[in-house]
Amino acid sequence: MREQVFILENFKSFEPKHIFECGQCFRWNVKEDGSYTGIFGNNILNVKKDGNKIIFKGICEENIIKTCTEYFNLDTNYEKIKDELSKIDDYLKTSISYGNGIRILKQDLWETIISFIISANNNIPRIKGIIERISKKYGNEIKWNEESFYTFPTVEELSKASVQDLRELGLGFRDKRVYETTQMILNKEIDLDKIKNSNDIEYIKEELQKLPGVGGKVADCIMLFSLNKFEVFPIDVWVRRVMNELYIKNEDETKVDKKEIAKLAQEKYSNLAGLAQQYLFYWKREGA
DNA sequence: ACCCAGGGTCGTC
DNA sequence: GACGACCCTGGG
Repeated sequence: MREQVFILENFKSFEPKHIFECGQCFRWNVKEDGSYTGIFGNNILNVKKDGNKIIFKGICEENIIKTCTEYFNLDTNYEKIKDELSKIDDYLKTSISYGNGIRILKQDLWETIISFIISANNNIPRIKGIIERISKKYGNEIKWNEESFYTFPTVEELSKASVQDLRELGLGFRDKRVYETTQMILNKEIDLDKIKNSNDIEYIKEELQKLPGVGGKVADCIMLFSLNKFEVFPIDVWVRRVMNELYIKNEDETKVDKKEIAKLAQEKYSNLAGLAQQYLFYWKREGA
């Protein structure tokens, strides 16, 4: 595969740091020049913002423009979305100005399922390390500019890992969950194509939660970061914290019922709840 | 050295 | 429906 380049000029709502560090993805790493390099599918890409230009460079299986347009949701109008969300209240307005260049990626369903099973009661640096080790052991090597990258393993490739193998890669108690989920998908007990082709949120969430290690929050993340269901609202410790601070004001945030937060999010943010969640998450986590 | 918390889920009461 | 356990690692 040869290297391709794609340059966007004067494109609004695109900031690599915001996109890659808002917690939706785990395989993008910053370089010294502020650009990010990552691997998705069999594509390796470097994304650099230079003045009014966004430069995509790398090796893609297909046309780089098509690949980037899909992966970065370039056809989605974030200006319009941000305008709409900014009107809701000043908290959201502030969080949006903080993470103004966030875009939700369209990531591979299978990879996103496994990644977020690993995310349970875990921290981002460790999650990234685990996924990298899984890819190095069970994925395939692709070289670009003398550097080696490893694809995330396919279902078949990862199915060769035993529970013990996974434990040795540092998954901890998530080893069994990843193993069983992989087997269920391999055996077509859960049909990922059927999920991809469905528009029924309730059906999708129900199906995803049949997988070991996938509860409500992980299912929401999968739906948001892979299937781009912008109306779902994943509630993790950070979002619980910020929602309590801003609106609920309970003295003990751990006592706040998730249902109360979900209801509030639905009322306030409605069909853009997932995006609101992402701006709030990034704002809170980056130390606002 | 010790303790705590991290993009939660699961089994048990 | 609440409650504690759970692998492991970086940071206080």
